[in-house]
Amino acid sequence: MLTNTRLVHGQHDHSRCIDAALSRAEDLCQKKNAKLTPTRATVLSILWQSHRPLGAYQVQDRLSKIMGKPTAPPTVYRAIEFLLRLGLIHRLPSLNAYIGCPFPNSEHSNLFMIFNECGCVAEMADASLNTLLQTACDKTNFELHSQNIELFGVCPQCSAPTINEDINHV
Amino acid sequence: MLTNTRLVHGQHDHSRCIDAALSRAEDLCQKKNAKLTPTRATVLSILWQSHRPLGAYQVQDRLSKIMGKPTAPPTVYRAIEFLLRLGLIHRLPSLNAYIGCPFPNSEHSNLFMIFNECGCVAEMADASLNTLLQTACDKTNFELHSQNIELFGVCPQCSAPTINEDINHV
DNA sequence: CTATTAATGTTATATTATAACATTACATTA
DNA sequence: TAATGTAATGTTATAATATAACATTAATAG
Repeated sequence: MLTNTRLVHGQHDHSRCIDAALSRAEDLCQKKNAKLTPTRATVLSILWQSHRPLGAYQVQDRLSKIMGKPTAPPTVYRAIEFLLRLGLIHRLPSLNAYIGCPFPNSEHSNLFMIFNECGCVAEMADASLNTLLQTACDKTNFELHSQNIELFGVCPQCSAPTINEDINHV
Repeated sequence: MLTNTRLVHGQHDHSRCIDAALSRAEDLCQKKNAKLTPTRATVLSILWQSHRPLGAYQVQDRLSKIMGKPTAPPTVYRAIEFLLRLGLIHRLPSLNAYIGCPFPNSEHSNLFMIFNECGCVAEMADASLNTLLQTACDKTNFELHSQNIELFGVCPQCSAPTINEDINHV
């Protein structure tokens, strides 16, 4: 089971998350002959500012600030589309929001744990789960192409009483 | 494993699906002291016209026709909200669309098989899957409240070659 | 009957996303 | 280098989805 749960929950040096994400992105783009332009890289870094997903228009606001000039929705959506295609970010349909992918290279389950209280999202990849899903699909002759699994609930920090109340998740 | 896959795929007397859904809704409303008003019942029946999910504005169009007068979005969204709360319909976030629930009484997984070709959707409930998900959540101390699982792929009818090409799924 | 609540009607608008076309940047090669 | 093609971005407008806010009507309880 692969997950970034610990990072999302716990205190950590988040700048390393951002750096790692950007460096992974550069590698992947090189490998795939795709261009990580300034706009695209900036959008990616914006989506890595925290472990909370952002809506496209939140991204737009921040992008405009960083670029020092107004940007229009298509600019944002194009960058998002690019990053989605490369698997560098995910869309969370139930939130209309986007988040950086913590392990873009690995096969994964597109399984998200959405923390209702703090708004953070952790991702998880679980082989046995995928197997079980595949089995269920086979049973009904359903040819599975892709999936989106969103789990909603409360993270350990938020469900813990009082003492943690002032913790600010990144 | 509980699923309405067979019905969705195969030829069947669909009016019985509709009737059953409405009658289940009446029962449930009686039990829960909720009012299945004409608007709500009509919206439910619209969402049961086929095994394809409909967007809110598609529902609006049909509702207006049936009612013989224009209806506004809030009317539709209110009915949808009511039906969602009772578990009589589901929202498919990745499609921004709504579909009747085939087994509103049972515990279920909110697991949907979305057929990319024909646009139909089947639902599935699988205890072992739920168990596995719960286990995964426990491992990371994630307190699971609810879930949305969307599987995308091709149904047996559509993946079968030529001979079935003219089949019209309901 | 009337007070209260639930449901619906109505108008306006927020939010998310895309279409369509113009322009610019960049690489290729004639 | 100029000509060409392609990818990326800019720009304007608008589509599609959803909700806020307030008015009106219907149903129900006291």
